Amino acid sequence: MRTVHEVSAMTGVSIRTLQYYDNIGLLHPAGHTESGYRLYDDASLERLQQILLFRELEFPLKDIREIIDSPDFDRGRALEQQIALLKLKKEHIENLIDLAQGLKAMGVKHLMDFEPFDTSRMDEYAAQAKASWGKTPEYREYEEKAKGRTQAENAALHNAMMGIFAEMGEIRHEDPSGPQAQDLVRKLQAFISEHLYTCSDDVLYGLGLMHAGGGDFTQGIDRCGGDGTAEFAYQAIRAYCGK
Amino acid sequence: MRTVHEVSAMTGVSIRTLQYYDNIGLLHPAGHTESGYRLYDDASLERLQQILLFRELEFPLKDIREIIDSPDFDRGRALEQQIALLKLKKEHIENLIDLAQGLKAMGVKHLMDFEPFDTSRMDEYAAQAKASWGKTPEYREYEEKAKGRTQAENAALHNAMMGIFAEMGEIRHEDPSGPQAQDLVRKLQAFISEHLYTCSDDVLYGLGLMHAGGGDFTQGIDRCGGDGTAEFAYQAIRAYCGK
DNA sequence: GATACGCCATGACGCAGCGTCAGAGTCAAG
DNA sequence: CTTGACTCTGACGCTGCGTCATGGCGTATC
Repeated sequence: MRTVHEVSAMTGVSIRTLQYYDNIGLLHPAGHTESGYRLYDDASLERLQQILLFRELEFPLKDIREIIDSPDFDRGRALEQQIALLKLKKEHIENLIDLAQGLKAMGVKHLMDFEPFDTSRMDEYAAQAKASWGKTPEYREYEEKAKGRTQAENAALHNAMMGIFAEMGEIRHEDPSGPQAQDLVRKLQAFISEHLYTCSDDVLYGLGLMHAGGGDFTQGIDRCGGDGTAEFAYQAIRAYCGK
Repeated sequence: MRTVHEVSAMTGVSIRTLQYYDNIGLLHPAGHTESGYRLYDDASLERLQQILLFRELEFPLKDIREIIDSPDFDRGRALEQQIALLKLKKEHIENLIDLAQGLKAMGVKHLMDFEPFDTSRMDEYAAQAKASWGKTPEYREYEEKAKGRTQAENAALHNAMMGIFAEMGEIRHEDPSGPQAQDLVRKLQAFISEHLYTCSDDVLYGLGLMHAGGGDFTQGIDRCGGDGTAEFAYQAIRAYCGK
């Protein structure tokens, strides 16, 4: 039988946390002294281990209680769900990193008094995009979202996308259907979906076509990642979409 | 001048949030009607855009206020810090995913009534490790942490590590100093550091030597990722450590 | 026996970033 | 005048504890 102090020292869990877990019914001590001190035995310690394991995996404490208390709980499914959730989080964070790097790259000083960065070329892009995929629902969605942002933000997004293309440029002499390139395509799709418009595989493929079309898009991208990047991106996207 | 409702519709921010931002002094409306309704003008809308931009990057609201209110604030540094923080989070989540997959792979049913999974081999491992790097501080740290875990947890960790080696096995015919392999080495180091013991480059290199040594380690890893995986891992680690 | 010091207990408040009522005032339309 | 949509403020809830505040034990020292 161990006191809170001992258990805390053994497991690294704070005393307050042990008290809290007792309060919310997650982990009751095995017994109490006459004066009400909590006492833990091996069984409760084992339970604590389980709790800490699932807690590390960022399960909410409520769920942990369910998982541990019901022996016929489908832990496999719970784990899979949690893995899926963690993967989502990871992708989200990756997008944020790209966005932040796009922001940083464009020189943060001009974030408020924005004016450089060749907005004219962005307009060309927009015009070309309009011509290419006209009034698709995705384009309307894009316009919707874009008008809710400042110039600076749109530029940052654009910049971040170019950052992804730059990453592609770095590996443009490797296999476009290789895992690295495919990973970047996934990243691109996730980024667009999160910040610009819903980017289905079809839409993505359309983008790929546009990139390789030889127009300003192609040039803009090659200027970013080096000659041949646009073509490489198209090939990678094509492979990604299974075409 | 727009009402809360309009601003909310335009930006997707909830009315409650606008009220909250007013309360904490993050975003005051430009003015009020006689009856006290909040009214926002273009300037306040622009400020809101800024807020949302930084909020998306997971800056705390307090920091956002500082960043926006002090024009001489070093946004570049703030962004870099945030990027570093996000990268840390990402790495942490990657580790969790590996851990969870390790858990799932070992068959979660045996998580509580643990017994299979050839514990004997794990003991061999431990013995060999003891012989190889004896009483280094890292090994003591490992023992410290290990005795605070259940058998099931340790097995899950072991399994997760094997998962990383399995990933290496998949690319064992490519370049060990290529970015993919290097990424996996980074992942391995991060995983070990987080779950087992502080894994400096030197320690990592020691591990690499051990892996390629031809003993049970080599066999265990090759069994996991296919013949040659251990050697490949050693080469990748060697390149990673710049040796 | 009194005191001092350390460990333990409960209970309340605080944190971030809002969501969600509750109760009440406002505004334009019917 | 009433209805219904919109707004206000204030208070509580959520997660997972950290951090007091206040007070009861336990043991060693004076």
